[in-house]
Amino acid sequence: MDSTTKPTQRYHHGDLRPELVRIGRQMIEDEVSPSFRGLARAAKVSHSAPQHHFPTWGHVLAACAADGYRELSADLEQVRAASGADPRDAMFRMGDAYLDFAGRSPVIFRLMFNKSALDVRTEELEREASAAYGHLASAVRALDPAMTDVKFDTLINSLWALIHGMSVLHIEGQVCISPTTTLTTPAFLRSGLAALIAR
Amino acid sequence: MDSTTKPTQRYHHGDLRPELVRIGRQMIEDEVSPSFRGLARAAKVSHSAPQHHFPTWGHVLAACAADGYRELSADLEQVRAASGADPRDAMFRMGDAYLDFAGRSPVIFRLMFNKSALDVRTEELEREASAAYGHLASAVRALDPAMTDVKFDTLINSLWALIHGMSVLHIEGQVCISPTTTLTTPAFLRSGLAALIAR
DNA sequence: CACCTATCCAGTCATTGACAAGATTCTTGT
DNA sequence: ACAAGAATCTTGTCAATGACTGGATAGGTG
Repeated sequence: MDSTTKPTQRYHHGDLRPELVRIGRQMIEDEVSPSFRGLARAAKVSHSAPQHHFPTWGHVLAACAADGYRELSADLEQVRAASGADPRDAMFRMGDAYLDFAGRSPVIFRLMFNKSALDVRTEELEREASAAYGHLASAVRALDPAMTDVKFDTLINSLWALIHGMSVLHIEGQVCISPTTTLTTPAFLRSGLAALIAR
Repeated sequence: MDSTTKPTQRYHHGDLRPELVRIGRQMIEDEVSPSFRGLARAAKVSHSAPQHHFPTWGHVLAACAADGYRELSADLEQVRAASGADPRDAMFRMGDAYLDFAGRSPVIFRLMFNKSALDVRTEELEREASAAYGHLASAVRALDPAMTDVKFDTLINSLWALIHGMSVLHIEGQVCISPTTTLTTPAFLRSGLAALIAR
């Protein structure tokens, strides 16, 4: 056969795991009732091939969620690098990035913050989640490097709660916008963040 | 047989639907991988009996979520009745009640705000969800009956986002509390609400 | 009493997740 | 180079599930 123009069907896929995560994220995002066998079909491997990389379907979800955290972390880090010296401005931009990520990948976003669905807690998942949290924490700390623990806790909890809550309202289509109002979701978020920081 | 002391096994259950919702909520809350047939077993009826009350398993979820919204609405209404004339105080108490509900029924709470899991949107679900939102909206309006639409939108979105976000952090065990901090989740929420209202 | 409809049961089918055993390829030590 | 073993993938199988069908039973209405 002509094995140079068309790669002959190999017995081994070669790099299946990352592809499974990629396809898995796509399936989850597209809400095509995700299943182990459906994933195998999409990757054009046998129905039990994925089991060699993920013990259960829960591990696939965990890997996809970890991938989501990785993407969120990258977004936050990029925003942080792009923003100037003003820590308040950096915080605003982080809120925008958080909101953007949720709007871009709502289903993965819901999965990432749903311990019921994420019953499998892999080391990778915990690590990526902590990394994302770390970006937020250092941005909060930068608002006032000398603040007390109580102040820090109050700030990070309320800021994160507002950002996360606004993201949820956003992707669930439950942000209230009256006919006469011209403001948008990011504006509501920024206004709230400013009030919390100024406190 | 003695049909007076022990009710003989009836062919018809008599009042199956509400019992299915009750058992369903329990199963969902207990995370015992919820299934149509498991529900039937728990209710001691045939494996297909629930289908006569709920076309698909998604309809069971919708009914359970609607039940959750009903409970949340009752909590909010009770708090509203119990609080005095100060609308700010009423808002604080509503936040507490919201937080309480999430902590009491975390799995149902996650379900209620997860459009991915709640793929079936019944009329009952939309109605109960709107009712719960209504309680929050009127409480926000009471903060200043003369406020503009922009002000109202800004307030309700940020307040709800903060309350909801804090509830999520709470049930996911991600509220940050440093060793030296003595504050609790409700305190963080109240502090944030005060800042948003005062704006 | 006859009929009708709501409710419930038993049976069936394709699909699923998990497991087991065998086939193929890669890797590592010598 | 090459054999041994590990890693990867396949086929086969099993109980369990959701959805569907047709039939049995109960309550209500005339």
